[in-house]
Amino acid sequence: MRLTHEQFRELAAKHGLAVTHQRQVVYEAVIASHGHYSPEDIYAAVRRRIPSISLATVYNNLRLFIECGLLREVTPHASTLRVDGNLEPHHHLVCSRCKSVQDIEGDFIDLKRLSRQLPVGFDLTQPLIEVFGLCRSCSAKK
Amino acid sequence: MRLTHEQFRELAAKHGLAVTHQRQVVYEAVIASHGHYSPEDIYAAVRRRIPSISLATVYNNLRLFIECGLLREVTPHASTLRVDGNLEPHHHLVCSRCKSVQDIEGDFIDLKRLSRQLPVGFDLTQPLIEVFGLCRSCSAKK
DNA sequence: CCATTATTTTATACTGATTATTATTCAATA
DNA sequence: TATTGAATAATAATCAGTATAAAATAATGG
Ligand SMILES: [Mn+2]
Ligand SMILES: [Mn+2]
Ligand SMILES: [Zn+2]
Ligand SMILES: [Zn+2]
Repeated sequence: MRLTHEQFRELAAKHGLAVTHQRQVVYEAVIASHGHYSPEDIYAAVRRRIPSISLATVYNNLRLFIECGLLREVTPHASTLRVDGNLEPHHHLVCSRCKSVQDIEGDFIDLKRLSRQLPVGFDLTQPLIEVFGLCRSCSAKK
Repeated sequence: MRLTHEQFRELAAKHGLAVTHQRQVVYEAVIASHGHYSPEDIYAAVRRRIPSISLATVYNNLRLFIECGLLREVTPHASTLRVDGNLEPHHHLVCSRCKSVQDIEGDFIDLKRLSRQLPVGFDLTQPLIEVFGLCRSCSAKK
């Protein structure tokens, strides 16, 4: 499942990125991981192939890849804690760009289908959903 | 919409919390905010009524209220960035306790109903959903 | 109401994740 | 191959949040 240098070269060209050895190895480490890992995890994996690489380079390139759409960010939230005093069951709409949160109501989840897809043991007693998209002002800007 | 001292006293008793002035004011600030605010935001609001309050007290009490179920946490994610190399459209199951992330597939979203509930201008071009619950090992422990 | 004890608050130090800075090295390209 | 702009590495700085310990306050029993 490892990309050849040629394949990465094409991807980079498509997005206007310079091809560096570090970039290639960082990208391949994420693709090979098949999971949802942190920059530190990726750093540890990449260091096995490039012991001299800097953690900052891993961060820089992960951010770059996310911006270009080569990778997906799994935690597209505000980076700080947010609290909600509204205990009525309700879901949230989160803006992927500005991280704002709005309430959303309504039964738009097919619980039957969802349950069918759940791995065994996963407890969904009170399902809480977040839907990501772009809020009004962010989609207007873009 | 402000709680009386008597009402907060009851809530605290129900959860075995000592009643302090700081606690009452922090709680009321969240309830009065009608939004999804950060500890710093709450701190700023509370300082208007208790100028000498410490930021640590705000953090302590917000955490306490979340644990007791008096407040809901809006950002129940791992506190560090996570990346995903899988660009196929798919959703995520997130464990509210250990923050692990699993992929989940399947059409369990009623897009018609969801669209009906969306505020105007919200761009849901490629809907990404996160479903929160307890993973197998965390629900077993509990 | 007062004294005792447990809890809470404050002030401050500390940690971990991430970003900024800058000198050096490297990739693109002519 | 030489030039030049971009990327990297090393390191300092920042920011959110947590830990610690002394001082203040709340709960409890007389
Ligand atoms: Mn809400
Ligand atoms: Mn995934
Ligand atoms: Zn937005
Ligand atoms: Zn878990």
